[in-house]
Amino acid sequence: MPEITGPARVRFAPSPTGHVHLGSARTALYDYLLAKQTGGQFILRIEDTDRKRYVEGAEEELMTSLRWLGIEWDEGPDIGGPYGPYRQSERKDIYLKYAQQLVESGHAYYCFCTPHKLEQVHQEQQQRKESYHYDGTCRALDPKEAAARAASGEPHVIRFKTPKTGTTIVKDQLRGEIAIENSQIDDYVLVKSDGWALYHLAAMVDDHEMKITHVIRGSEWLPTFPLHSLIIRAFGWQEPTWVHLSVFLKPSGKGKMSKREATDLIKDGYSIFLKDLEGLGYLPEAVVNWVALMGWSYDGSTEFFTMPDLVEKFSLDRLNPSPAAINFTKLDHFNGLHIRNLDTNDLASRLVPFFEKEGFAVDFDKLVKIIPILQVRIATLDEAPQMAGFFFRNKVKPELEDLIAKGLTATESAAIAERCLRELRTLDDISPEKAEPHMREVVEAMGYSAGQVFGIMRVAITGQKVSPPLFESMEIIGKDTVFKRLEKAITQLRQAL
RNA sequence: GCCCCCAUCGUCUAGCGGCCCAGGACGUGGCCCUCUCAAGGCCAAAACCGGGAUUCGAAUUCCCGUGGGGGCACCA
Repeated sequence: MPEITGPARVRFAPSPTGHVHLGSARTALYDYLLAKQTGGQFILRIEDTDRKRYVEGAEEELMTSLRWLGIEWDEGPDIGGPYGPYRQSERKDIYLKYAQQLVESGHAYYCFCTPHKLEQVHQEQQQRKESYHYDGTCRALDPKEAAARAASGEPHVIRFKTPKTGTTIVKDQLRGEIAIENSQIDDYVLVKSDGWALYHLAAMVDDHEMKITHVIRGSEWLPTFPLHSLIIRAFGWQEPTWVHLSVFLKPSGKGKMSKREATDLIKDGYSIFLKDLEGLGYLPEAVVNWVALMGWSYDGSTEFFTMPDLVEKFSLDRLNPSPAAINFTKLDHFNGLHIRNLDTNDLASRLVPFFEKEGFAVDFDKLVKIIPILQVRIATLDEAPQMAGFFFRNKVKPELEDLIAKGLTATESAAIAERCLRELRTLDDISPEKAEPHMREVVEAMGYSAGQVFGIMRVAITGQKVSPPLFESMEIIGKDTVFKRLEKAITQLRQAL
């Protein structure tokens, strides 16, 4: 990590316009990792200068989602900090002051063109198949005169005075130097006619005032990256280290996910929104691990990482600049890995809401006993109720056809069930240590296969064809219930004759 | 249309001139284990976008194509 010499101050600066998605989550994660690794600060800043786009509750959801992931900020709108306020809507005057400074130094100018006029210009440009840009009318105005008009209250915006000629060279940490002709950079609006600053100005000002050392953001900022650099240079400030992350593509790899596609995903049990993932049965540990590896690698072979691992091992120079398709089946894999990494009580606690959601009254002590045989069998938490719900049910309702073992008749199956019940009753207890060896002898004596006999017992006792191991399950369910369920199955089989 | 970025198995990636007839992981197929399902173990199929150039030697460097992505607002 050659570039990092001291504690990094890194900011995550979302606008509160919707749900937090995987792309933002990854950016926030990398921000956080870099800050923690260097002993610096992770700052949360809300970019809400556009009041029209503000979504009620988005800021709260954002914080909840970040905290769910295990990302805590050192400075932010809710906890404050030495460089606040951390909400751009509360910093309006600061931006105005800096914009003024730019006008005075000749790096920006007042523009009185009306939206209507601009619309016309743009249409003409479109007809001539030219690219969309400001025609420069007000750039030629006398600064004194313009200042007077602005002071008199004439509606205006403030535009950046981009150099007409020359080339701007900027440096991205992942891609190296990027050169662009200044003629390609428009005279962007810095301050709107309502007095609110735009991202281009606000973010640069905040990053400077908040002493940000590394800016990690999405590659959608690459086209305006030179402009940002130019603004910073106009102020004479020092530039941060720039890191532009690639975008996430939909699973097919063909383009970004549309709003519609994102919504439809949930039908398959997946989502790109953090707020959905918890309910879908994903562990924040798994999401962090998975998302960290989309665009970053450690050594090309190690893949299991916890948050502390990542804090220790993350590095900017192992970031990959190419776009990555989201692979949800790999999330399932990581989730399984992290579920198996949880200790018993922890997993049990996390499982409780999923059982309750399915209407089960959970006996926590019993759930703890189930964990060892359930843990390796679920990839997501929401699979637990259907795999292990029978432990908490009073009655199970096996399908008749499932009670009849493969290749056998109902009569034979009933006889087997009766024999099993009789044999189990001779035992002091039905612990796996006692019951399994005994039942295997019985199976042998009867001349059937273990699969046939245990299959009948499984269906009778759990009501399912697929379940955790039979004998371990029986012990947890308890002798009385096991016998009762076997009796019922026998009756069910007899009645079918 | 203009500008910018990217390009290794289906997907995520390792590779930063010879160690590569390309390694790991997910997924897929097979086998083993096995009371079902998992987990685990073993094996297999599967990729350097195309063309030039540099070099004794290129997946790795440079051009040109092509493909993909992103951006072109008084949004962020």
